[in-house]
Amino acid sequence: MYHNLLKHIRQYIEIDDKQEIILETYIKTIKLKKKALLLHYGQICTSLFFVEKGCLRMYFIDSKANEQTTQFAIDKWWISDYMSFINKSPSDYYIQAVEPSEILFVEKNNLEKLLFQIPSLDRYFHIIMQKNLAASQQRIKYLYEMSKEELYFYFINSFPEFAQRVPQFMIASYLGLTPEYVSELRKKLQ
Amino acid sequence: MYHNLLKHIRQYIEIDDKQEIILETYIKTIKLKKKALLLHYGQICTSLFFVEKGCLRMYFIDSKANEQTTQFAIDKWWISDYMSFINKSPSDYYIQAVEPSEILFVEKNNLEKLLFQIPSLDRYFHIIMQKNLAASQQRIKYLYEMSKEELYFYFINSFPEFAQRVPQFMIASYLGLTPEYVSELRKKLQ
DNA sequence: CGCGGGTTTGATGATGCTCAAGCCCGGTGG
DNA sequence: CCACCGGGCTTGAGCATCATCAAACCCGCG
Repeated sequence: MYHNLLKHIRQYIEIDDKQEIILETYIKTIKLKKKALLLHYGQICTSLFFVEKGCLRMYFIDSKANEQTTQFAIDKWWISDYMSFINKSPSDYYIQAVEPSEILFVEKNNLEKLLFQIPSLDRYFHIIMQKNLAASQQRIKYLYEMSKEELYFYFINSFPEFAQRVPQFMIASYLGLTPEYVSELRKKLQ
Repeated sequence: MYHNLLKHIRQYIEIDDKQEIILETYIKTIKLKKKALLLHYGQICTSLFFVEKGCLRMYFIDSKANEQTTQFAIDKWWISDYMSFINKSPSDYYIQAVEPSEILFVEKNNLEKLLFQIPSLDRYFHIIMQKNLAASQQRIKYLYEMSKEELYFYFINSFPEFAQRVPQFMIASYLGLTPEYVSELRKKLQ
């Protein structure tokens, strides 16, 4: 169950057998059914989550009671509400399994112990967060430079496998448009 | 000139006198006049920039030849085009001084040496990037939940000092609206 | 088989953009 | 010290994009 995470970490730093065991004592696993929640609005987000297999999404409920998806995580991505994690403040978000998923997670106090025992993990997380930030910068750029129509077609063409795995209305809300408008755009394709 | 940076680093990790000297050998300084460029479209962004004093903005030119500001950095913030920095790819962005500024910067190869000699800096950057990511998540949430009008008033009320230091048209483009529309909104205030 | 979540359709309309023109004001050169 | 220049801000008319709302439809799942 730790296979993908270990592989991922070893892309960036060296982990020997002893350290591997330490890791496995501090990192927990959980299997989720479709639609199961990892984090609920109002809870404090005390963990960083790693998608070993499956797909998660992060969303909040806006003033009109719509679910607004702000992030997806698949494959070997980390996800968390960092504001809540850092400040121990109640989260505005839900984190939910889009499909049956296997998740690894480190709780904050365990992360501290882990970083103390394997300091090079700071390097790993430094690199991961930096990549995350790069992705986030690019996403913001796309949001600023493209119309909603362009955004949708760009997304569909860039991540066609995504359009298969994830329902339309989640993609719509991730791109900041209504399901009705997505419908209209899809009709254009014929 | 290194005062704010050192203070900032010491908020998170310990730096002794020897390490302080190492830091100062690898981190360079530059003073910028208003409107001077730190990074130009097409260049590879080889440094991380720290605002010791002043204000920077990051922008790109969109398909209609408008400047789109995607980020500001003041005070003790780090800024960079992380995509370009990580992949050594040509940047889409300009980074420019909004006002006369004092900037510190680490070049990529120097950062590697620095992290080798002071491994705890990985912890510092881990924390910094995590905070950056938290801010970025919150920004995206605001972009999704507020109308342009709400965004503008929220921004003005939350960062009134910003509205003083930065010209209207930059704030407009940072929030993704036209200067004309900002005008209209300001008129509403009377 | 029937229910319900997700998608489609179409009519209507608001938000916020475009374009063109004028204005204000601070900086620069004569 | 004044005049001019030009960048930035304002104004207003017209309009495109995209949201809203209501209804029907489709299909997978219990």
